[in-house]
Amino acid sequence: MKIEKKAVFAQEDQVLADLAKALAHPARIAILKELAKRDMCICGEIVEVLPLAQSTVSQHLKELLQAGLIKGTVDGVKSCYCINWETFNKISGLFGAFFTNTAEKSKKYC
Amino acid sequence: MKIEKKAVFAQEDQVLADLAKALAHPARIAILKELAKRDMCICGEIVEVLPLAQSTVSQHLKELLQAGLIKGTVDGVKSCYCINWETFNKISGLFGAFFTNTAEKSKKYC
DNA sequence: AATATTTATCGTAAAAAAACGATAAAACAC
DNA sequence: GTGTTTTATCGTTTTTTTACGATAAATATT
Repeated sequence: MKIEKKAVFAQEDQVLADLAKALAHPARIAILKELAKRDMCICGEIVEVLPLAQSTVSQHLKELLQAGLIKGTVDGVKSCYCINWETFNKISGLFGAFFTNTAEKSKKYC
Repeated sequence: MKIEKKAVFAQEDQVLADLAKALAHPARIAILKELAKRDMCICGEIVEVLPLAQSTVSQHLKELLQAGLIKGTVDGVKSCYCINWETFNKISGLFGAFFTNTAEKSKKYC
């Protein structure tokens, strides 16, 4: 690209786009589902469930961390991850608001 | 990447990730909001609202089309776009289901 | 018919994302 | 202390995304 234009957009649109990007890979969707299913912090087993190399999974976990969707703690040699429900629910709300606001504003003439 | 791994994941996760990707750019969020706000098909004016070149906007519109979020018709020289409510609401439902299912499954021990 | 307008597409360049192996750092086991 | 396990990070490669200008195709305008 000739110059990065993302910063030019409305803050609100940027936030939503960044959250969507965090969900925009099947590995990250799968990680979130796995964390929710097991219902507790998982140490290590995430790598075994996914068809990816350890370093790649670590990368995806980092992205989910940065988006605030999960949190991680260190337990000895191991790293334990679980869903960060506080921000997860907030994000869920932002998406819900986007969809319902967008739909409500329209009288659907199309 | 050494080899593309996305096809390996569950179909369901792939679908959700693809939808998220369609929303993963502020320009596309802005386009959707604009279309909803004006409440009718827009011919051309989308380019004027966005801080991007005409060809770039056209590209983003194409991606939203392919994701099924909008639909476009030709009216003479002009192209008219509006939100495709049928799939928009379906997508909204898929996201809602993902968030609520993920949250419900957990007893939140973390 | 000649010119202007509108939008999609092509070609290209730069940036970001995805993937891996190798390695480093930390804690554990012996 | 030496070796093992676990995970994060670094370096690198390939692919995808973002962005633009130029051009093409189609319709309007004069």
